[in-house]
Amino acid sequence: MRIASFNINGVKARLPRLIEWLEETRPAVACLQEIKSQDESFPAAEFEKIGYRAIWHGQKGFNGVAILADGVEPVEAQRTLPGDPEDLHARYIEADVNGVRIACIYLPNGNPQPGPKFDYKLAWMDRLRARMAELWAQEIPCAVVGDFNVIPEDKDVWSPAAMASDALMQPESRAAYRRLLADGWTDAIDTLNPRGGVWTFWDYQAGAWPRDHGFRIDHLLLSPELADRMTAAGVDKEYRGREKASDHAPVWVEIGD
DNA sequence: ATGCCGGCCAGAGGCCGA
Repeated sequence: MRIASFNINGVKARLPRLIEWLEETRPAVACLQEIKSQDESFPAAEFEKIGYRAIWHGQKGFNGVAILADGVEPVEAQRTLPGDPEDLHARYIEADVNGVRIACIYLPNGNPQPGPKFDYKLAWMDRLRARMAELWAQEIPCAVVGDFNVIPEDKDVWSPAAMASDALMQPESRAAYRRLLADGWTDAIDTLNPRGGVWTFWDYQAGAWPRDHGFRIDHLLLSPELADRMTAAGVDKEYRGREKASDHAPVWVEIGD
């Protein structure tokens, strides 16, 4: 089965591109971030027309996440990240699909740093680690995927110097991400591309796409049960160059039977 | 560069992102 993640940057504005990608690559599970849609205006019927069932957690204007599954209804397990009842951002949803637990996350950006938004990011990462420890303890096949808004290492960015003051690559952000890996989770794309140089995001501004000025912030973290079955992982880079594209490209991992 | 681009809501232009 193919598990994919795509920060879509507006599900309504991107719908033709999204339908195109689903039909062309046909992932078993597609996790979306930044749907920028309220729950009542999520275009579920458009996905059902091409055989995908969905669950989603939206809000007005920004954020928002969804899980699409090919031919089956995702069984919702959680629609918020535990640990802070005052956090109302739509950034987390979790479901079972064909016996695999899927968590779809949109981790806070954290800019500008330092400041309250950066503090929120780091607190969110602590809460995520706690939730992932709960999932780990269940010993189920599990994938935690999405826009982590963390550039894990210098090899994951076109220019470490240009991004040095950005929240995405601060030592605290990286340390929090590294703790997830130290807990035993497998970064699918990094494992199969250990030399780096793989990007998942290119800014709309300053000619970042034509200059290939990108970085890797969309990640697929696998429990041991899935990591052992991983056969391939990659980035659908070409979609970043199409008309009305998101600023992210889809990422995916292939899991064998 | 406190911007650049672009979506959202709203119905102009500010908020948000990375």
